[in-house]
Amino acid sequence: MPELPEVETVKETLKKHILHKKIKRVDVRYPKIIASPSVEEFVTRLKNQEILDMRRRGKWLMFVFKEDTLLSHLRMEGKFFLKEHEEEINRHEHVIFEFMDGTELRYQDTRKFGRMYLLKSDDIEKRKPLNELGLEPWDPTLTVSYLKEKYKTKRLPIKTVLLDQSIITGIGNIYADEILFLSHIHPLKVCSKLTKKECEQIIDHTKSVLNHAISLGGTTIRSYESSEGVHGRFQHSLLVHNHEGEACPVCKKSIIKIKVGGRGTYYCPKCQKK
DNA sequence: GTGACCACCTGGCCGC
DNA sequence: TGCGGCCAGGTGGTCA
Repeated sequence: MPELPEVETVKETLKKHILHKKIKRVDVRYPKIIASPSVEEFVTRLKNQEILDMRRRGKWLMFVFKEDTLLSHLRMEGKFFLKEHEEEINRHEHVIFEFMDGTELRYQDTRKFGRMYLLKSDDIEKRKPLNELGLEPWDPTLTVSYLKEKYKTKRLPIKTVLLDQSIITGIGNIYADEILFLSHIHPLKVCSKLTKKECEQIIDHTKSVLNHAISLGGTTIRSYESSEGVHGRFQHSLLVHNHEGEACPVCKKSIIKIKVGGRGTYYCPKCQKK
């Protein structure tokens, strides 16, 4: 499931291969992927446009053109593959960007959860959906006082709030578990009761976990892989996520799995006390 | 404003 | 072997 490190990996991989390619034609085979504008307008506006840059904001992948920017959210299982025009289209490839040079960028999404927006590039940060995002983990304004302010009215478990993209953007279920483990915070701890020290730990470990994951190309769990079919290696560095019943790497107590806000959550009952 | 719940989707897994 | 049911989870919408 692509989170910030996986999207960053996809962005960097695509950047090497599709920058300055010009779109000849776009084929939308599953219309619901296109959230805005209409499919007809989406296809028309992208024709003859050149990809000038690739960016990322939170979990959103951004294809920058001269006047427009294409936002793509991979959600659970979205992937991009660069293929030749002659290659057979499989049933999970829902949006196909055909380039002038005969290659194609294909958006594959088994579960069809991914969404794309085509927006005017000017003031894009002020437009939906980017205007609803919180701070990037490396934003200098992500401070203890920022978190304390955001958390002070939240009575939800910290695990749930870490997944709230309007506070810190880019954290998903896997990394939330890892961040809380390293911060020695119980996933069910009520957010408004976090101390300054705990907020500081969350900020520090958010950065370190995501940096480490990016350096290893993200995490490959279940069906996620980046473009080119590249598998991330961070799953070998996961300390608690997906390790139910195994020994905690610190105290050797058995890792427990619970549900928090409907999400599978892994933690060590000894290292992470409420 | 806040929080709980559900729908969107399909493939993998498990039990019968 | 085949079938049904459950689970995985990011996000947006609805409702209390």
